[in-house]
Amino acid sequence: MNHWAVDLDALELLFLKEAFPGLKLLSRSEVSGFQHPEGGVFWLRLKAGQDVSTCLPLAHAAEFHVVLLCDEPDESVVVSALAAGAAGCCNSRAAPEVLQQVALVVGNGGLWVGQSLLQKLVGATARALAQRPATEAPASWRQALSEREIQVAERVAAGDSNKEIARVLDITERTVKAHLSTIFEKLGIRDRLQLSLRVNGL
Amino acid sequence: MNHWAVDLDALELLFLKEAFPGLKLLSRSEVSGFQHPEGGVFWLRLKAGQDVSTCLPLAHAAEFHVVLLCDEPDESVVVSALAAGAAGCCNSRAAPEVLQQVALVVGNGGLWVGQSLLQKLVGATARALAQRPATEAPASWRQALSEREIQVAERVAAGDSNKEIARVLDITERTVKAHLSTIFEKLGIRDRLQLSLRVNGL
DNA sequence: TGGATGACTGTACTTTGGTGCAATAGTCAT
DNA sequence: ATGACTATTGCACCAAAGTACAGTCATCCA
Repeated sequence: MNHWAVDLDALELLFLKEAFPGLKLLSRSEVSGFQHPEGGVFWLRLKAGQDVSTCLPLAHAAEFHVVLLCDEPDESVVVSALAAGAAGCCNSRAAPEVLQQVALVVGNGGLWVGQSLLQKLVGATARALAQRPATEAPASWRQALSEREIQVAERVAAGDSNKEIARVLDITERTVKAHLSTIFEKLGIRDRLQLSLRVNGL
Repeated sequence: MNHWAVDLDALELLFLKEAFPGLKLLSRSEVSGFQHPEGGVFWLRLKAGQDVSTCLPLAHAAEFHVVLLCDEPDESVVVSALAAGAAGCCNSRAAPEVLQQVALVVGNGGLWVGQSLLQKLVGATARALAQRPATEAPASWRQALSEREIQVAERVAAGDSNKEIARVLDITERTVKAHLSTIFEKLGIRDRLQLSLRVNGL
């Protein structure tokens, strides 16, 4: 596997050279028309505040993979980097072993992102999946409540007043209040707005 | 790095043994109280249709990492696996080289997911980021309100009481009420719960 | 048969939410 | 300077929300 460092300064080169003894240097201007029979990995620096798009439209031949080195790889940067065609994005002060790991994954055509970001992505997706099946997921608050209490809770969450709820459920306003009191206690909340947030998955 | 195959049958063992010559075997029942001074990686099989939760509440000591081998690792399975504490999830017919890659990442405390899934996660997040430029989208209700009113509206939407809002904004409860009254009129709603629904996009 | 639970209601009460009217003060544009 | 808008607050008032205590029915379970 060939590795090229593109416009990196001494600090990043240190670890990179340690990780890949055969590392070659390249200036940004040379990249555009660059050719090599075997392909390999370009290691690019993304400076703080720099836009991803300014450094990605390089080296789009399939046999070259681009890895960005960022100082603070946050979610949006990495996501847009990968969306723009990069194969990976990692911390610019990553240790040589990590860099080798990245190269291994990227070299096989994979994508690489750091574990903290991966956890964020997974977490975000997990949350999205948890919220979606609102119809079939017991949603936790449901199983704590009785049938009638669920009906009341849903109306409250929709913004109805006690009077309205009493009317549509054909019970006294007093009874609505009674149900609500037990709901609040069961769920450990204090008023209808908190209930609304809970029911609506916030 | 130690590796244990938990309840795997011949087919999966083949590649796994090739990847890790020192592989040891373990039955599922032995896992619960299992101890080892060095820790290592458990390779578990998740059969089609089997629920993730049934095989994850194992081996929660920090020095043990669990990798699930699935036949068809789709998005929801992998996400819930990782959410349940697994360190990775890959195809049960993965090649030895891939397994070694996984072990490397997982052994260092990272998470590992296949590239196709990673692409999905990244894609989904990219789409989410693109669709919800929450910072610049006026969200319709925002542009109708003054700066101060927006602050109040957001706190109400989060479930705060007038008293609490007054405290954090360092104004009188009366003033909070005043802001709310104008908010209600501007947005054509009648109370804080409806405001909450509006602000939270429901 | 007794006990637990849930649905339902009443009276009385406190707290919170929300409005009307009025006033002071700052900013900004005409 | 004058008017429009916003932020702020006070006082009074009403309505809605929520609590405390008590009671009736019905069902289900040991």
